[in-house]
Amino acid sequence: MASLGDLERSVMSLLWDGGQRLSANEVRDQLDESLAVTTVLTVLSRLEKKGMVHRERSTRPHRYAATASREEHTVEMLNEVLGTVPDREAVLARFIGGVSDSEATALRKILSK
Amino acid sequence: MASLGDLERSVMSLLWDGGQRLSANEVRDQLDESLAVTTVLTVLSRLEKKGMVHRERSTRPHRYAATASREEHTVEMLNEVLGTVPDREAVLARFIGGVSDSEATALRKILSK
DNA sequence: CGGGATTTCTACACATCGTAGAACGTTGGT
DNA sequence: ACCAACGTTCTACGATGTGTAGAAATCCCG
Repeated sequence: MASLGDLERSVMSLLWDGGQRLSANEVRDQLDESLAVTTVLTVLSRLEKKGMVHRERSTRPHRYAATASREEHTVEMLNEVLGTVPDREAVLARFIGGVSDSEATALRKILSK
Repeated sequence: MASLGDLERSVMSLLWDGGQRLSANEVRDQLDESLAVTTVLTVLSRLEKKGMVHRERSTRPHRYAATASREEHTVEMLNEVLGTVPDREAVLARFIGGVSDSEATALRKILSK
């Protein structure tokens, strides 16, 4: 459902990193890429329809912000992927078997809390 | 890269679960859905191009098998998703914070090995 | 009220996917 | 050796998603 194209992803990245409430023009300027503002507006509208950005319609240049943090969204993606298999745990076991030692240590710590 | 459509996913599911080396006809029969065999063949060819199935060209009805297990493939997907973010661990921390108690226990056990 | 800024509408090209007919290749049986 | 049945490849079409942006409508400051 929430799969993104390249430009969509760039825009989300900006909203995620850069903080908050950008206008279409600001997005265009920060992506630079010499895009037409209408292009950016189209993309923002599509992202809004996908529920990934919130649009502030009250202000005059409308302002846009991500509805979920990058981490929240990514976790959702992970769960979506895991939802395609019959045995979550089998996949997780294999996944964890492949992580680096340092990451494994970090995971242990998180789980021990 | 390896995103699948609905029919493609059904076919992969069959190859993953059902075990091994099915012919196009067998795939069609087991999916039933009254599909044309050519449809199944098209899908299998596309899956081959994506590197997800291996085709045995020596036998007369060609036979198809998944190149990776469902778990292997899904782990690849997980890593692909995690590759889109700058901070894997932040995402994993959040992910683990949201799993069920029983799953957390299972993960602890896997990590302690 | 007029004109620049902003947003919405419409549109097109391109890729992917489900779908399958038409054409082509292969092979066993007579 | 030939044909008929079966299997594979080629080609194609409609639907959907995405990048791209012009044209048209809307809005607000001065």
